[in-house]
Amino acid sequence: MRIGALSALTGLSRDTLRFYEKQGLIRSFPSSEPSNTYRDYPEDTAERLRMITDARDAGLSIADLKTLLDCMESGDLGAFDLDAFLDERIAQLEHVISTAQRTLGMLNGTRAAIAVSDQIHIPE
Amino acid sequence: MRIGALSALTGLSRDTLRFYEKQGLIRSFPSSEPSNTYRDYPEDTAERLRMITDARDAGLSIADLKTLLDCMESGDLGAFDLDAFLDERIAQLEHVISTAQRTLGMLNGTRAAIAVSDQIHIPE
DNA sequence: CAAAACCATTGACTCCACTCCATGGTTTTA
DNA sequence: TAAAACCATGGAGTGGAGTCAATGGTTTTG
Repeated sequence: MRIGALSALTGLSRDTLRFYEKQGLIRSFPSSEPSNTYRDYPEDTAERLRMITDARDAGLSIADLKTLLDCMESGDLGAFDLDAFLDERIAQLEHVISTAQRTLGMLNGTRAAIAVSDQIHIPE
Repeated sequence: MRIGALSALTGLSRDTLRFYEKQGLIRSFPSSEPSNTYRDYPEDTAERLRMITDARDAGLSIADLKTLLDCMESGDLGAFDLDAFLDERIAQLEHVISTAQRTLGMLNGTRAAIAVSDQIHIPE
């Protein structure tokens, strides 16, 4: 699959895809025809990008994501404490979830307050 | 309360506090003694900063946060659609929560896989 | 009272994650 | 087959959110 198709499929810009590839989050083959230098992405790249987008949206950095993806592919990588790393990232994500939930509660409270003040200002 | 105390209380650096003040997220009085130019923060600033930190950690931008805090204080502000704004921020936070949960699932799966491969490599 | 600790301001700097641009080659399409 | 659409590379630029450093006042402390 060429970069334009992948871009259309994922909603990520070509530039972002090339950027992610340079960062090592995704990979491509050189084009099968040697007449051009177009990238050729494996079919499962879109799926991989869905994981990447989720993780990015959840607040994981590209560097951490690369570490994780590398580990997921090759079992482990070097003598580095993957278990501890996973624990940290998991804690980070749980922290995000709880702060998001608290903030959500705050916003719902604000909306309720606005509704009440509307009630007062626009009685019927 | 002076900036150092507030910093100790919240874990945010003095620089960050001054930065947040410049961005309009928090406010201070000029010092009661006119001999110095120290900021004097109201007592409830720490509480306010806890909300701010939660919201920032959850992914809200400073600009959005300012809009929200301004609205929460003054009912509404101008002829701008606060309700729609709230809906968008709420959707954003819900999105963060769901992507974080999916990513969390992925990481737990990874940890399980590692555990299994350890089981194989280090049988007893 | 002197040193240490605290505070202010201004402006430069860093880091991250893109995003844009210029230039030039290849494919597709009307 | 020419224009339009697609692709590549390299490097510069952007925006958000801090962070740091220099300089110079004020307070606290031993």
